Amino acid sequence: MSEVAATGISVLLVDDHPIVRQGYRRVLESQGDLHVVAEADNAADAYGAFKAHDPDVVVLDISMPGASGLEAIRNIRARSPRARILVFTMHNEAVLVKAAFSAGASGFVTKSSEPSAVVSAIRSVARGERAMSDDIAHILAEDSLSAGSALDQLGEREIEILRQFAGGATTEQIAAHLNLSVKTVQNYHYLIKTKTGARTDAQLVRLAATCGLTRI
Amino acid sequence: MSEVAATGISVLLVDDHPIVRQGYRRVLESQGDLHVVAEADNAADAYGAFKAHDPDVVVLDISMPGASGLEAIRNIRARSPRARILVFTMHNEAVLVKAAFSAGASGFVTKSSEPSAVVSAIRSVARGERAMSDDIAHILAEDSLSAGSALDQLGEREIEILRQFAGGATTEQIAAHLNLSVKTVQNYHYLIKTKTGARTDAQLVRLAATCGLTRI
DNA sequence: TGCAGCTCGGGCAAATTTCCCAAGCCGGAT
DNA sequence: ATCCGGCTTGGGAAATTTGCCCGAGCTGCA
Repeated sequence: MSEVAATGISVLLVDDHPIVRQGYRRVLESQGDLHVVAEADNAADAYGAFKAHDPDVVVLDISMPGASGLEAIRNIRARSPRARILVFTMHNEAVLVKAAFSAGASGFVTKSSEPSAVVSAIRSVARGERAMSDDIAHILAEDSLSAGSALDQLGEREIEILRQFAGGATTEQIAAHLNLSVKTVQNYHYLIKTKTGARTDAQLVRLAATCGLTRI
Repeated sequence: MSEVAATGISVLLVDDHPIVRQGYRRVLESQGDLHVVAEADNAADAYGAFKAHDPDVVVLDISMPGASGLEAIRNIRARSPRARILVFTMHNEAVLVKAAFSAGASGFVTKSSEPSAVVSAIRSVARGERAMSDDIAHILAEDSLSAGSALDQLGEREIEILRQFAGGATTEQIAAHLNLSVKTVQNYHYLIKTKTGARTDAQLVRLAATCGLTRI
């Protein structure tokens, strides 16, 4: 990794849209010091490409079909802890950002960012620094005023209720199934939302899905 | 339009992600005959850019904040019926494709397509032909055979609201994006639930995901 | 011309969400 | 032993949303 300064930064691009990859490749390579050494269009291939090319930075869109991008991050980091992964996606929900970082990402940049911001984020990540775009920093800052992390902050009961809820069960069904009062389930529902930072039931479902709690 | 062969094809790029536009621009311009004469990052600016530059083809991503891309299509076509619009998006649901064509699009290409397919679609559209990528043709074909999914009962507005809702947007955000009152969005929310038979927001999100309306 | 369907929103009772609070339980720290 | 903190379980009350009904404007179509 110390040869970065001499040889430039090698990049693995992971995105499920060919033209998008193609475009990124051109934007990055026009920088001179960035070289796209491989591409992958799904989470499963990402690790294989990583192993084969040992890139300095993985630029990865977490909204892909198939295995979640979060799993791809965990996958790569589990076997190559020194991997640098920059998440690059259109999503900007605090829960997702936190989940990505706790899965082992080094940076998080939205597609709304200027190209220059993306490029400098790649360089930062290659240097081993943490990087995120301004909008993400804003969202995290606001979110963190009340603290609360992602799924691992949830207790046993909360996880169970979230799973059933995200699976499509009504409050009454959950209460009946777990032998709780409706009120208690409602309270858990609220608690889970505040703990995860989800502002909407839909965000909750998405969180559960991206964390592998439910399959859709 | 007959000077296309002599001067190449001028293109207006409409997409809300700067790097994505940047990338497309490079991919298209590397073709030699395609020239990106303007860009826009929202539906509102799209018509202004169209009027100012009179491009041969508008390449447009319909999943943008602000006015829906479908409205942008109608907007442009209403005032310039000879405009050629190629929808270029990650979405691939039959309902959306049909809506786009009936709004006046000349072509529909998914981001999963190979760059060469996108480029040739642009050339086809510039010649006044209809164009769509293979996956879209497949989906339309299957759709016309099958009884139709739960989403077929929904109108355009309902689809748009469902997409944003399932994507994690709050009622207020949707109302602001689409310039509707909160009450209207709430009514649509309710209507969508009754039409699709979903008893829970979570079920709605799952439905949207399984129908390909949203990616998780 | 008239019907049908989409879009947009008001109204209002019923339900849910949002917070705040309390109590019992349990594990760990002092 | 005792206390602290976190989990689980629920009550209460205000704020908001939902569920459902309604009407009006518009468009396309017969």
